[in-house]
Amino acid sequence: MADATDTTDPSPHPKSRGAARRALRRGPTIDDVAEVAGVSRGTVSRVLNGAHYVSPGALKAVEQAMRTTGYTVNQSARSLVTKQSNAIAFVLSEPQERLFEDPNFSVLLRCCTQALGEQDFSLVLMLESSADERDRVLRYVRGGHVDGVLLISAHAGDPFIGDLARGVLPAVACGRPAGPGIPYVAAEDRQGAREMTQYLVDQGRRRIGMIACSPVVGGPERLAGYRDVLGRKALKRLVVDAADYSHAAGVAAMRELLAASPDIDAVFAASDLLAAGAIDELRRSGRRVPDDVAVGGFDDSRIARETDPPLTTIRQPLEQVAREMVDVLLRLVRREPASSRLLPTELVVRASA
Amino acid sequence: MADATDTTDPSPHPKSRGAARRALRRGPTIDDVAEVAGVSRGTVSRVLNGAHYVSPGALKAVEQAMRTTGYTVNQSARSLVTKQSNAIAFVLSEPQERLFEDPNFSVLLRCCTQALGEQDFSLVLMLESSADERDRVLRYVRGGHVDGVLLISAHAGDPFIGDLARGVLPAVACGRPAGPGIPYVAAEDRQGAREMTQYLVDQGRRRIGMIACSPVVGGPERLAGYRDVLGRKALKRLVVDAADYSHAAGVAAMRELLAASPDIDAVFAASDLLAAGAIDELRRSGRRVPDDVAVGGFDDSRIARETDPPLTTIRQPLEQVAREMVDVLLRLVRREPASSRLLPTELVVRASA
DNA sequence: GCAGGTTACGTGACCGCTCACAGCACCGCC
DNA sequence: GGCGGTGCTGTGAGCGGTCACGTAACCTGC
Repeated sequence: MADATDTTDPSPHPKSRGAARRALRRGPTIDDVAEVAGVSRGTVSRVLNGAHYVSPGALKAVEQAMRTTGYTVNQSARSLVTKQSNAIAFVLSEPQERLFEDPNFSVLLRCCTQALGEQDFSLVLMLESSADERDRVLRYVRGGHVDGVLLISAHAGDPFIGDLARGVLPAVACGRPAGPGIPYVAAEDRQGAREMTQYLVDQGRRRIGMIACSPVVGGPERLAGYRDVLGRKALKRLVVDAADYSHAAGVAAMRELLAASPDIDAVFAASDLLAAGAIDELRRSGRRVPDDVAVGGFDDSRIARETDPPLTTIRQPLEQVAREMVDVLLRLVRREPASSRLLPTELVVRASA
Repeated sequence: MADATDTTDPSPHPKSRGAARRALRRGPTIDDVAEVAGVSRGTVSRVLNGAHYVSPGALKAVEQAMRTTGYTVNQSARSLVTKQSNAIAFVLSEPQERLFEDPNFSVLLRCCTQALGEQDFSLVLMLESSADERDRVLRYVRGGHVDGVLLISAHAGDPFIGDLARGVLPAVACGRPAGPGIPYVAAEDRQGAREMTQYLVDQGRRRIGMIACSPVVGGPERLAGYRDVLGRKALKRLVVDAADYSHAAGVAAMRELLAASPDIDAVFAASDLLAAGAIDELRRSGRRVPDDVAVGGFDDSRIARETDPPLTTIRQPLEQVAREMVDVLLRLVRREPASSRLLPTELVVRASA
């Protein structure tokens, strides 16, 4: 009003940080808020970070100004100075088919996203199946784009396990120690497997086979639990090692088991998906479940309720695993002490055994 | 060597930007690379962004220096000035159970992550089921943390559809127009549904029911395709509307259909998961598939191969949908023109029909 | 021999935030 | 009255990049 040229004047006030060009940039900045609230940028920053040493009056003014300007912090600017990104990487080092196949991953992913969100962290999903992708993930993670890493079923040979173990970045693995020095959150696989095996024994089953899956995290423990209960009765030919936790692998394993021991009367599969495959194959062979052969699964994933008959299985508290993983990781990010956690499982009896 | 104090000297050269304190910070900076390569920061920056106007000698020196220092760009610093984040949000606005239930989402997610990775973009997964989450997503997306949004099965009422349509941020929806002005990538649902229905007719089926699912993206189109072929023969009692694409909904719908029309001899389910539920219910009712009742699905997802009998279905090119979504979105991000795309489907004949 | 263009390179001035520091008012206390 | 807190606020100096400019070297062509 006072000066006709004041809004169009290119930059007559190099000292006032961008005062006159607000609104043509992407969103209002901290300076805009400060100006509206009639305080300095420092005070606004203080409000943003906990509001210590801010007078009630200033606090109110700033909060009001934030609302009227529609201010949102620029995370890039903040990260640049704090060296924190408020993001974590969810790294899937399995061959991709796993995410695709296993409903457990979806649960994990969903719960982690949610738990992180509640703490205002975001989840960056990264695949690591090809060599190219591995490089990209490595660069990304090392580049400080994330504050921590959630490792999903990483194998011991994973290239940056070494990095992470060396403390380059906080990390927590799912399911089992990914490497020395990397904390993990897992279900008590071995104890759960014992429970299921014991249950089958208690049901009067005599020839109890197992479809194990040693290449996958948790697999060896589940097999160990089975052997704990059966001891020397765990005949070699009653144990088949599946390639992965897939329906197809379950079908193949069951066929093998039937060929080796036609008199089998129970089967414990190391995952529900394997169990579902086993049930299909048993039906195809003319056997009734559970009358002729009882089938026990592991996970209590969605499909346990969809098989025919519904699956007796060991419930793995995956939602809790996810939450605990996030909890451990964020503690580490904040440099608080945190260590591995083991979560209890639970037998869920349905119709298959 | 020349001066005993030179490495520990606090900061005697305020003019040379951080020259002496490299290595105690998180990773080397562009200045470190410049120093090692014997060039200026500007030249290194040019190498980073396409290497125009850089001499072969300098280029080599810089590349070498990057390797020896182990340099990785600081995306925050870069984003701060370019206002680009090289990240996109994958927003799931369904109630969470969907991700959990539907194998299609996994495929979409996996392929999007991969396609984005190839362009050096990262994928931030965001859930939007509770009101809190919706706010968070809104703030996040508006805050310039991402360059674009991949909308997964958004309903028309979604709160930031409005924002996105107004061009606040590039966005592309999956499956169908999420709102006016938002481009989408979808399969030709209607045409696919026509094909399946026609196939069932050609097989000599007379009473062809449909398990539709109108609340879900693509659902209405599939029902329309069914009606296109059957015309007035599409009796009201032969059509059931399921609540969602779940196994349980398939079971329930099939039961309803059987009650209304016991003489039904074929069923077209709007998704494989629904079809799987239908098969289970048909078996339970004592009917044989396909002898008594033929079952057709839609999607050609993983489960189509796992049902008993394997499912005849309409293949939806989901991997391609994902790739095209990313392609369209990145074009929009680069301010290139791009528009909606429709992808062809394909009939896959297996044993169920 | 010099105008003119092209290529190569260095130099500030930012981007929007945080953080340390300095300043100031106000208090109580010897 | 001087002195040390304590509470609140403003300010300058970065964080690590990019980008517009200025400049210098070199080639060309008249």
